[in-house]
Amino acid sequence: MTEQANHHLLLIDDDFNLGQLLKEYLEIEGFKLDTAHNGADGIAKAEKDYDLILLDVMMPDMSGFEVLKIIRQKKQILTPVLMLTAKGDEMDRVLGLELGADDYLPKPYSHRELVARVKALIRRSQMDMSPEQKQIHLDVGGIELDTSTHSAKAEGNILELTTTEFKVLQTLMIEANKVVDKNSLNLAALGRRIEAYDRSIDMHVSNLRKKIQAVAPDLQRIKTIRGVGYMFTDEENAAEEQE
Amino acid sequence: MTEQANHHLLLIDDDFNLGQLLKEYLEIEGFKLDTAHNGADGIAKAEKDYDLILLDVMMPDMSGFEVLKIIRQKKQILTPVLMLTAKGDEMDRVLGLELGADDYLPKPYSHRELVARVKALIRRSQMDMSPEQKQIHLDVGGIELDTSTHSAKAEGNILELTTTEFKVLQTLMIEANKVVDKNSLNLAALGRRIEAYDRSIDMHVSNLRKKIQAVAPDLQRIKTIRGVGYMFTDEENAAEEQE
DNA sequence: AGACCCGGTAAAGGTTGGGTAAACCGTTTT
DNA sequence: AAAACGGTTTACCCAACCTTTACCGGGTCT
Repeated sequence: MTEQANHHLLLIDDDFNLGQLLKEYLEIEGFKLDTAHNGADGIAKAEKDYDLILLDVMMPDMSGFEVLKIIRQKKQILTPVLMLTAKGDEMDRVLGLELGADDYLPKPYSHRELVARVKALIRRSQMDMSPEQKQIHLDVGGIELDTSTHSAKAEGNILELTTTEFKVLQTLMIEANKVVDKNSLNLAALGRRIEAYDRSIDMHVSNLRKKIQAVAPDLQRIKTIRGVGYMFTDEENAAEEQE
Repeated sequence: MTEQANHHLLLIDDDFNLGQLLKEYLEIEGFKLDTAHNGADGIAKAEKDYDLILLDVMMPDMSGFEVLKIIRQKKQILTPVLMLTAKGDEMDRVLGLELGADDYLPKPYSHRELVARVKALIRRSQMDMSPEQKQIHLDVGGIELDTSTHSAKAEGNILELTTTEFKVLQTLMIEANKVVDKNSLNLAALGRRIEAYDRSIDMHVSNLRKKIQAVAPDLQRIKTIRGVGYMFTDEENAAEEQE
């Protein structure tokens, strides 16, 4: 399934039918969509923390531009806004962009295009969100990991990891010696919440362990905390500490 | 911790509204922002010692390029300049870089993105690591590249590269042994963000590899990091190094 | 002990990112 | 105007990768 990690969108549009339609399409894609059918309501709802706002330019009570302006003034500076407008009106576009819209979609648009843009914007905003998270170098208990080179080593031997495995390892190492519950790990590594019967993360951990062990047979750093999650452990793996 | 140590920015842009908006959210981020609403004023104010200058390409009295040129002539060669350009204008980008802009941001940009880039530039300039451009001669792992002659060689053999291919190679080589994510590469080489279903950069990489290999069959320096981007690798490509 | 739950993992299945040829298109050159 | 050139888009394909399924074993609860 094309899970969108439960991204939460807000649609501000007076057209009720269109709203229903979009809702359906976007929910098929795994987004959650709230709707506001007039500017005032939209502004109110925009206080909440959405991942993206879809804003129609033409509405009866107030124009999309006014709405946008107010939303931006209300400290919702960071939420991406995608403006929907009736005609390929260049003026609209320029105006919208200068007021801080992040993208602009002229009607008529295909659902496919809408979805593509929504995804693109969300991806972009999430990338921007982690500015400092870029350069990480971790070196714990014989395992090294470096985000800039996207490489990992166990006792000096290069680990050929997939991106997901890399993220799993990174997440666990950042929280070294602390338990990371399965849901958080899933979220961090796969970008979505864990679902019923979802064994995906277990598989990745399994594969990760396998790869580490193929290269450093004595290193057993990833410990299972039954019923909770996993933990990257520092201590020599002294099988079980009795105490 | 979001304190930006009172970095002082100058925005040169004729659009008053946009200026206000930018001012607001950059100040939220802890920057101080002065504004100039035309080229002449901008040049005058740029005499002062700002940490960074934001410069709009399109202004009524004179183009951003002229402004940039004059600022650079006036000994303000060290202040980083971030150019704000209209969407995906290739000419703008090339011209800007040749005149010594340090980065450029195509509209539409998210506020997040702007802030991220401003921070990145300031950080970079404080480390006094100039990012791109200037007279660069690179020689890494059997491949040579020289911006002043705009020529590149692989194991001594001249590579006939297009401008874009050259830029791609340059970008990757500057960041040798580090992953360059697709979006950054796109931005650096093509001057615009990557869009949904945008395969352009892949094609350039593909062509570049082809040209290198035509001349030096053993050199496989450009590595793909699936789901992330590309990396120029130093090490002998020796597929997998064992033990 | 029996029933249940959770996690390990092999194998199968499904999805997708990226390589690349070729068509397309706007510019520049001849 | 034709040809050349370079960038972009389209389309197809495959291997890499992620997810699901299924089975198993050990731990835990009653």
